[in-house]
Amino acid sequence: MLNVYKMPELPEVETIVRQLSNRIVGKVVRDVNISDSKVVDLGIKEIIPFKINKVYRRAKSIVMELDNGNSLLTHLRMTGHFHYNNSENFEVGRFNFEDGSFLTHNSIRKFGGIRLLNSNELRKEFSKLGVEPLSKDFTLEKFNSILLRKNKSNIKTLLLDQSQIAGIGNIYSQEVLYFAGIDPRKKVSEVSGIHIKKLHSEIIRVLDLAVKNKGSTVDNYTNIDGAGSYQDHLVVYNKFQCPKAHKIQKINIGGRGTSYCPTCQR
DNA sequence: AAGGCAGCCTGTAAGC
DNA sequence: TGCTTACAGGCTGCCT
Repeated sequence: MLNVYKMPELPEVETIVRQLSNRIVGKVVRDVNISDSKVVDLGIKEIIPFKINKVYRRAKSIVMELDNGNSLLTHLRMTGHFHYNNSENFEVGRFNFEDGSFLTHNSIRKFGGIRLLNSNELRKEFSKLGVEPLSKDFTLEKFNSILLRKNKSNIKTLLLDQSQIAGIGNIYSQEVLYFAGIDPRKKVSEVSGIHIKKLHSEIIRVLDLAVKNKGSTVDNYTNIDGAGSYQDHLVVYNKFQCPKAHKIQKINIGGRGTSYCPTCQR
């Protein structure tokens, strides 16, 4: 059973990629069922059979590299899932492997989907994305240069901007801002250098710890075998009080629910 | 140019 | 109790 997450961000997608990789790399897809062509690219049917050479993550996307030069690019958005050998409701596509096993893609809100891309198209997609926060490229200098370029943005909105930093979503942006002690309503230009430095290191620390915990399992998926455990480490998301027992405030920033502690975050 | 925001979609929770 | 409405969320594309 693969983990099922609501709102998968970098740590959750990374976990799914590792689990998928263990199960499907090297396998040959001999047949594909597509029950919703708005979500799963019909072109995939045209290229069977194909072998899955590699599964990896870029930002919040799952990439399956095939043996024919193409790749399947999956974005789960909030409610997309993969299931191996046991589907459930909202199945939109199914990959049948030569060995009799199968992988399904299930999508409740159908926001995301699976696209078939050649290497040029894939490169073009990747070029829209910013730095990977857990890569060596994400230095404090790099972070500062991004902030300088986007200094009129709201600090939280910037963390969510995939073209600048790729992989952080609404949950982890709130978490890192709490640990860095930054008021999420602030503009980038209003955040001090000391806080920026702290934010940079907290982004890395929190995401890394969340990956080690196999992500956060929020909502009603907690009983699934092998679920993530970072939800036990969350400090502001969906909380009534912060670790110092201050009351959490919930506001809206850029159309997104945002929880923060007015005492700890200034 | 770049920031802001509606729209996509549907299950769940809150409101009456 | 049963219906209606609001909300959740990532990302694209349009508007300013």
